[in-house]
Order: sequence, then structure tokens, then C-alpha cells
Amino acid sequence: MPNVNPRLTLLKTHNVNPRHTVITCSDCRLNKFCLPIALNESKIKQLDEIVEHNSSYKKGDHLYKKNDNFKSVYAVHSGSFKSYTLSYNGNEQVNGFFLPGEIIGLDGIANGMHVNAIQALEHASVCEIPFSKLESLSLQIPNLQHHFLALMGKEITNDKEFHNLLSSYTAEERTAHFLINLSSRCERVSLSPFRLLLPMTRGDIGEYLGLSLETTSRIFGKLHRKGLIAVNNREIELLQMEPLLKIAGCETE
Amino acid sequence: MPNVNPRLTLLKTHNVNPRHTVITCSDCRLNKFCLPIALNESKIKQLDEIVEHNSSYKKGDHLYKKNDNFKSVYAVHSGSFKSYTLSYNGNEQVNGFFLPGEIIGLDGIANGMHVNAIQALEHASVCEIPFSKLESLSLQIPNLQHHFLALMGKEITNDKEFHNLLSSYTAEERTAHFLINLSSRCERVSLSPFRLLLPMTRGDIGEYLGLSLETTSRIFGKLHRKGLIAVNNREIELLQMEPLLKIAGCETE
DNA sequence: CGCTTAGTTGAGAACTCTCAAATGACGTGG
DNA sequence: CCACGTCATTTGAGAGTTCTCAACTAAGCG
Repeated sequence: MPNVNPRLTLLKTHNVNPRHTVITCSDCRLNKFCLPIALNESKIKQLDEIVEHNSSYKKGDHLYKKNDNFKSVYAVHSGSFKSYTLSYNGNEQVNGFFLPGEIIGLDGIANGMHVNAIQALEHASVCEIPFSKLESLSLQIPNLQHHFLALMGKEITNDKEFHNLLSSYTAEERTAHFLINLSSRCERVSLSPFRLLLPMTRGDIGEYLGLSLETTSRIFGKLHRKGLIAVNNREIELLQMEPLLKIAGCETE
Repeated sequence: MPNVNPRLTLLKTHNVNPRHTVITCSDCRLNKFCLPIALNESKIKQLDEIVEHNSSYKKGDHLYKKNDNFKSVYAVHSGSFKSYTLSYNGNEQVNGFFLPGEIIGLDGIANGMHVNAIQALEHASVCEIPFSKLESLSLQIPNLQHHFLALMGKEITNDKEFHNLLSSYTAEERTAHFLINLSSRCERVSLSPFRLLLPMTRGDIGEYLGLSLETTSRIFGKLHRKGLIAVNNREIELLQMEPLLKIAGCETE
């Protein structure tokens, strides 16, 4: 597999033809962070048998929409997605972003129907895992059951953290937290944690953080003036992590 | 089992000696909404064997604290609890309330350690379900696995809905949503959906909704002046559901 | 090269917060 | 049983943060 420059990968994965990349979990560069986490070679093979690898989506394409039947969860293989609902007055409300190695679709498990819509932010590809097959396989592989529960538990933990963020952090704190969070998720999949190429608009970020797009833009400007980040359109460079972590409310001891 | 007046149950369950109530899931008045949901009689017996029934907590007692080892999840049998973390500056941040039939402890699954603390809001009792035993049993009872996944999925769905609430709703909308949500959860366990006896303070509600306690109080006053609710300290009566649902952003078609 | 979408910046308005004080509920001990 | 202290709630006034509206600039795409 070609070794893509991490600094450019986030926006540029569409230069890599998915067909030329891996087609099994066993060979996937992401298998340490993705669903196969903690499975041994033979179990990964079992998982591979139920996974449909690498469907590809163009920017703006929907993976699914609100009220679609829930059949599968999806692992992001390349590119990125946003999750959103429509609020009561018809406004779009972004409530999540998904990077490579992350699992999409948990919003459908409860009722057999998706409550969010998922849209590609750039050219992207996913691996589809039919949920009923995943359930059956989980009955046979205790480790898989355990890790899928842990995955959902992690989602819940993150959501609670986000609850705190929205209920008591200022615009600047939320924005710093967003950047730090994105940075660590990039690092996890071997992208540069210091140079982020945002796949989403200021409006998306604002909706996600409960801010207006103008405020989001102003806060980027403010952090820039403080010398903590460099902003060049969608390219954000994190220049001083310590103060950023402090603003974001992350313990740095 | 004595038929407690629903209107008084929420705050008054401590009048019912837990020892005189059920001691097995099979007999529990909550078994239709709680973990045994969708299990048949024989499966419930299997579940009963791993559940430790009815430990009792006084108001202010902790079920667990932040960073405690995760061993079990808990089903609320009577009374109510709040979940909170401490934010970076040491402030308490409430991020959940739990009523009878609801499951506490999912915040520990991801890392084997709880990220929240859980405190009783009134005299309360829980049934403890050791998680490793629940996992083992889930491997044997597909339905149990399925419903525990659904339970976690529901938590995720709720959290996303709450994300939207915090990121785009006004104080009044959030407060109305809170009341409507509490009302439907009370109804679920045969408490009156129209007359709520809040076990939590205005401060708790404010932290939960991302508002100051003063604002929470003012909004209660405002809804009262509009004739939508009656407020008598912790006792809130929902007088006009339609307008409340509308303010809360719930579809009423 | 022009159109459309995205991002920046400014000014005033609106909402919610903080600080402060007063009232009310509740539990304890005299 | 009452007095007291504590905690919870209400209410007011002013301050701050963020939003909305609007105009302008920049970037992407045919």
C-alpha cells in the first residue's frame, strides 16, 4: 500500500483508489483501532467473512438518512463523514464527525431505524458490517462481544463528556476542545496531530459545538491572535498545545 | 405488594420497606421495562441468579464515585439518582438522572472505570448486576445480548438528542423538554405523568440543562405565568401538554 | 472568468449569567 | 413544640457572552 503523506491524507484520500488498498480486515492499516481490535488472526478471518469491504462515497453522498431501516454498522475506511438531524424548526443540527477507523450507525440499534443522517464530507469509503451477523458472531466470539460493548460504552462516555462541554464551557473552550479532540483522533490513525485539514465547514463546527458559524470563525481568529494556532482556511496548525489543552479543560499533569 | 399512590411515589418510596417488596426479577413490578425486558420466564430465572437484589441507599449516598472500578451495572428499583462529574475547575456537573427501571453504570464499560459519580437524590434501592456475569449470560441468551445492546443504543440515541437540545434550544425550550421527558419516564413506571415530584434541586436541573439555577427558577415561573404548569416547590403539575410539547420541540402530529 | 459557496468582520440586539438580597422549607436540638 | 440554622428557591439589576443581521472578501468550480 502506498504510504500517503499523513499531512495530506485527511482531505486527499480520494487520490488513493480504494481498489488498490486493502480489501480485508486482516490487511487493513486500521485493524488495530477498528472493530477487529483485540481479535486474533483466526477471529479476524471470521469477521472478514461478514464484512462487506470498501463501498465508496462522493462528497455530499448520504450513507443513510433519518428513518432509514437499520441493517448495518459501518467502519470508516477513508475520508470522513458528518452525522446530523433536523431540529423541530427544520434546521440542520450536526451531532458528530467520523474519521477513519471509527464506527457509524450506532444510532439505529435502539429502534431498528436511524435517527440521524450521515453524509460524506469528502470522498470516502466504508466497510459495512451487517448488524444481525455481527450479533450472531458476537455470541461465538466473547472478545468481539466485549469489544463491541466497550465501543458503545466509549460512545456513551464521549457523549457525556460532550454534555459537560455544551452545558458549561465557553465558545473558546469548546473550540479548543474540538481542535484537541480532532488532533488526538488524527494521531490515532497516523495523521499529523498538529496540522489538521478540516473536512467540515465553519457552519458544521458551529452546529456541532452549539455556536453560530460567525462565532466559530471569530474564535479561530482569537486563538490565532494569541499565537496558539495558525489558520489558513481549512488548514489549522496547532502551534502551542499546552495552552490549548488548558483552555480545552484537559488535565495536563 | 401495596399499591402506592403514584402521585406520591417518587419522593415517598422510602416509606415502602424494600424488604417487603419483590426480591426477584420474576416478581418485580418493573420487569417489563427493566433488564428482563423480552425475556421469557425461564430466562428471567437465569438472570435472577446473577442479580443481587435491593441494596438500599440514603439520600446523598454514593452508588459509586468517579474512578471507582467498574464491576457492575445497576437497575434502579426505587427512588432516584443523579450522575455527575467534576469539571476542570472543580465544579459539579450533573449529566443524568435515573428513575426506577433505568440502568446505571454504562459509563464504566469503556475503560473498566467509572467516569461519573452516582448519588441518591432520595432514599433509593438498586439491583446490582455483575457485568462479567451479564456478559457471560449474554453469550448464552441471544435475546439478552440483543436487548442490552438496544439499551446502550437507546442511551446513545438519547445523548444525541440531548446534544441537539443543548446546542440549539433556548432556556425555555430546554426546560419544557426536561419536564416532558421526565413526565414520560414517570408514566412508563406507572407514576402520574402530570404531577411530578422532582427529586432534584433547581441547581441540579440547571447543571443538567446548561443553565444557571436562577434561570431554571425563572423559566418555571414563566411557564407558570403562561398557565402551562403549576409550581409548588418540588411539585410541578403539567397543566397544558400541547403547548408544552410544542415548546419542547416534540412533534405532536 | 464569473458564479456560487465559504469565511471574515462589524454593530447592535437578545439571552443568559453573576451578584445580591429576601423569602421559604426543612431538620435538629433545646 | 418552638427556635434556630441551613439549604433551597425566588426575584431583581446590571454585566457579559453570543447571536443575528449585514456587508465584504476569499476560495472553489464550471
